[in-house]
Amino acid sequence: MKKRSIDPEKKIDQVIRAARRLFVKKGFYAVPIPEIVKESGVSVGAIYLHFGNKENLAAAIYKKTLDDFLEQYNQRLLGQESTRQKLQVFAELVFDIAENEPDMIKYMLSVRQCPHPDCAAPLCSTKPFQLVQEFVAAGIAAGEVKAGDHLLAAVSYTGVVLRAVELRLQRVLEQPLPELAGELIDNAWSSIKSG
Amino acid sequence: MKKRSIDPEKKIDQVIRAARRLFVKKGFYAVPIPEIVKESGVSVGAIYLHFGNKENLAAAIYKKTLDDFLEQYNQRLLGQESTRQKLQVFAELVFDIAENEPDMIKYMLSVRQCPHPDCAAPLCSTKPFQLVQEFVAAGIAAGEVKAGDHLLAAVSYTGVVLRAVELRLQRVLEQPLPELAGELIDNAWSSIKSG
DNA sequence: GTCTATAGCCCGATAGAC
DNA sequence: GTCTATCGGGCTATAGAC
Repeated sequence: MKKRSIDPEKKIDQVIRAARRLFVKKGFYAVPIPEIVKESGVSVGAIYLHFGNKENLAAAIYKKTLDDFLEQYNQRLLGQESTRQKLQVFAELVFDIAENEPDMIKYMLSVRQCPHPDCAAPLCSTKPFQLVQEFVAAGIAAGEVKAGDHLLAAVSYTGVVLRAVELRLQRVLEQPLPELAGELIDNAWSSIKSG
Repeated sequence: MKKRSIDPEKKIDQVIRAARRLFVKKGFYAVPIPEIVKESGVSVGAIYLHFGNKENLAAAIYKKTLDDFLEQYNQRLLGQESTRQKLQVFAELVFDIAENEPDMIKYMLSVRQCPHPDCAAPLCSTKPFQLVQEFVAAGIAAGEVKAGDHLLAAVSYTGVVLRAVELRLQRVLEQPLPELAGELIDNAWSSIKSG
């Protein structure tokens, strides 16, 4: 048994996690490759062999982060029927991740520094946020959400959620988000519900 | 009369405007000083004489941007009495600036890339956003805003506004924000109003 | 496939003429 | 006070041993 990372796939994962940690802490441009080498235990050569360049690495991190997020959202959606509930589990998921694996959310919010085209795409064009837009549109059709532009309604709901996350990540909000979730989700839903 | 910028203060202002334009377009780290020189018509030497280094320049841009924003907000506050109106003119101001001088808002939202301490302070700790928090707190006391944590209420209101701005700046929202203001401000207010 | 060593480039900041 | 020319440093990416 070798001392670490028998599996090349394990190495890639180590690089991704280490690089993400550093990118969210200091910013894409402020992290030199040698620092990722130190933090991950993987050599420069191996990193360039697998990712080609620094931008591709950032894009790979982004893809993996979004894939994980979508998978968790799909799990939590099982059994949820009403629009209100589908949006609520979205907010709860975002809040839980912000507390337990903040790098994921921080990366999603800060990756736009990187010039790679995959990183430049707006957050709302990603799969999980597209789902939210679809749920809101369906909610309008069903009369659960008040009439109006479904994109604006999605913007309002996610705006409340994401702004709360940002302030929590900056430690302006001192309590963990799951404790504040009740009030925040109530506010978010109030901004778009019908009646 | 010299060909340009008789006044040293005018030069500083040219540098600030040019650098802000470039920083929001490409990011702090992706803009080399020589590019600011080309864009502003002011030499490297003059820039370093007045600002000392690149980070201080970013901080000076931030201060000027926030000062301008606060001044405009104070003007619009004149004559507004209700909490609802004070928050509404905040949202309208943000929307107007996002359309007419987008660099101001973009800079406020993206300056945290720069490592200067003045740039790292959270947006909600700045004067205009502190004012919003105070108005919300007063609104709760007056019964206009529903009972609860005033910080969470301010987060919710500004969350709707800022998320809309972000999506408009990315051109996801295709109509100018002032045209969408009615619906958005209604959503934002619905998220926190009493009753 | 994986490493180390280094090439080559570009940036921020300064020195010194005017 | 303002300019141009340049230095030193640190970065990305590669070349070549193992």
